[in-house]
Amino acid sequence: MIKRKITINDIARELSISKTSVSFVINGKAREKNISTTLEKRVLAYIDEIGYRPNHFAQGLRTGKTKMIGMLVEDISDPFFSAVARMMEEIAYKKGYKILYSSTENDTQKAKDLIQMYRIRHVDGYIIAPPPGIELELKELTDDGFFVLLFDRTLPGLEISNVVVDNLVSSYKAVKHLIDNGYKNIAMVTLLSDQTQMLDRKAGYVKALDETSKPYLLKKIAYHDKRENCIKEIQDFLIANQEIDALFFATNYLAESGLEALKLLNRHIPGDIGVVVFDDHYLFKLFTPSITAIAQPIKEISEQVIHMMLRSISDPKIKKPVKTLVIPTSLTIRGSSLPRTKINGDFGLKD
Amino acid sequence: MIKRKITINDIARELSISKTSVSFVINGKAREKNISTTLEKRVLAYIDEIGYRPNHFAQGLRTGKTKMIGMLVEDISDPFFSAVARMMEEIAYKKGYKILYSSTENDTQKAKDLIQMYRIRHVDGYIIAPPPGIELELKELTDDGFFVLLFDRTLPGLEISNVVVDNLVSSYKAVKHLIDNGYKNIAMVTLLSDQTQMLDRKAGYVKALDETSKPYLLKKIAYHDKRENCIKEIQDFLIANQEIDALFFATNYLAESGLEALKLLNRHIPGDIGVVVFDDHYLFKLFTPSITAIAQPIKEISEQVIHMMLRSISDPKIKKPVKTLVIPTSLTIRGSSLPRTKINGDFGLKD
DNA sequence: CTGAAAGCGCTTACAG
DNA sequence: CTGAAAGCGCTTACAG
Repeated sequence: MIKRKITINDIARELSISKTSVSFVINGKAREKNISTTLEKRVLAYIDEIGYRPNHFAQGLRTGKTKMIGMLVEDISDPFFSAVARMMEEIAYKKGYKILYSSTENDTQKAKDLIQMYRIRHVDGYIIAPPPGIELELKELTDDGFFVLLFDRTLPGLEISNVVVDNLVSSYKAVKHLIDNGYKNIAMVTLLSDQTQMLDRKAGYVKALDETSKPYLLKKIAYHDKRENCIKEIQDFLIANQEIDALFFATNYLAESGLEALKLLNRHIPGDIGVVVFDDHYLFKLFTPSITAIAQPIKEISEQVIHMMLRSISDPKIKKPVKTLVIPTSLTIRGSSLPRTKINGDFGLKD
Repeated sequence: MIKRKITINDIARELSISKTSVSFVINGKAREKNISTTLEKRVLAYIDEIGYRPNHFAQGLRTGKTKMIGMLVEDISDPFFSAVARMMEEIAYKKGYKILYSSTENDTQKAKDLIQMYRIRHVDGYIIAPPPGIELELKELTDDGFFVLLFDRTLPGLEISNVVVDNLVSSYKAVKHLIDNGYKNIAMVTLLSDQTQMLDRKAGYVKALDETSKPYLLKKIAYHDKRENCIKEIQDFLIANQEIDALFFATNYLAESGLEALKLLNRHIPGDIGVVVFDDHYLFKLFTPSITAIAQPIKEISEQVIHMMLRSISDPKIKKPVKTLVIPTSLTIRGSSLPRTKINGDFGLKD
């Protein structure tokens, strides 16, 4: 009843042929190796009948390939990363690949450890949203012939392909949108981080403000800061800078803390303070007021990344040129960034 | 420079000992096999120096173990499942295990395919939030000696351990809370599904209503229904049943559609309709009003599941008894379910 | 067109 | 205390 441990040898014996022929058929090399169509069909039929599953280890030991791709993200429970992971998994699965995910928590050492673990498991390729400080490890990977693809951000000075969104332009447009809607003192809440995506997002903010006569109002928060501290810091920032009439959040989770800070301070959105967030969230449209956000095209990012990866893995000979793919975002305008004039017209009474 | 493909043989040759001894040391069997401490240290030091990584395939081929656990959830981008996955990954990683996740989308065939894929990859154990209809496959897995653990829900008639929350009591308390707060016509929006967690959640609602003289008001929605349809159906339901003054949502994502439906119909929460959701979300407290929700203890669920799994894997001889672990939840009371009297007092003016 | 054989890198029973 | 050897299940160069 229990059909375990059927090997290629069993099949060969049963069909009275050599296991070489069986292997050729299994690997679709029947034609190439001049196996007769009759034999091929007989093998295929038998395999199907007994439900043969090739041993992954034996295959891996011989070929060195696992059909597994290692993926490192900041946090797999973050809505952006989990959506990307889900999408990539789906595409990869159809091509017979399995994606392994892990969360680095933006921690250099943890990322290094995880890369080691993936090496031990012999993944065929690496998709990484890198924390700072892993340049050497990445260099080692590519030197050893593995295909590595960065996404969401990149590490300067590395010859590694990457897929990112247009962070600078996206931020610029978002802040410009606030300016156009009459907000005068726009602050940005961002991470205390030199990662490329953060620098670009800040650069977009700076560029937009440079077109006005207003000074930058920047609040930087450490990634590992506890939620309560984060809320507290934003509150203090808002209290110390009473002139602020709009906040631009560099990430989803900063916005969470920021929105909570605003709630605690009893500041009304957008009456007291306009809000725009980098990275949309499916619940933002249900907020009161709904939250304006920069939407990253999750589907396109995922498709591009996974296709680049699979293409490179399947043609290991052809050295693909290092490529940077920049994908545009879109600004989803909602209630939290209404024109100030309109606010005064519509809601002015209640203040 | 590039240190690839160092094998146990290279080490043996380099140190002029047999590879058996090397293997014993690597696997921590030095003591047991009477390897001298001197030799052990020498091997360990050398391994460390050259950065030896054992070949996972060769190990797997010999031992049949992979230190990988296959996990099947409904949707890895769902906030509950991604939080659980993240937590489990962390615990497992510390014990040297890697968790592979996949999303079944509650689809029977997809789940079967994924189980096949995990079998091919020889995962050591299975953690599954099962869709309906995979009883046979699960039975086959356990018959073949694999350890399987269900969570979030279970499949009746199977002799498989599982970890679930106390769905019935949680729902009962949530609905009771609405009743106690003066809501008179409480409807439940749930899935068109016979899965155990859904049946229990419904049973809790029914039990609470049975203590009143009110009829059940149930709206069932198909899992794969498109978002827009779902919203539309809830709208129609609310229009057809004008007496409804509170909604109890059986899941997070149903609540999303429901909240959108309420917004579109311009029904105020909790003034027109009270709301309670099964499954908390970190943004619910930032809604206006904040949303009352049943919080599943993600940390406890994850720990229990992964510990049960690791214990069973590491002691395969000891047949663990089939065990059902029921974990209590907590009701986080927020603004969306305020007492009706209080609403009339505080907010009555605006209606 | 087909098959015998080597070898991937490990683990472990067995002999000494 | 230590080592030679078999074998896990596959792939593929090579011989016929």
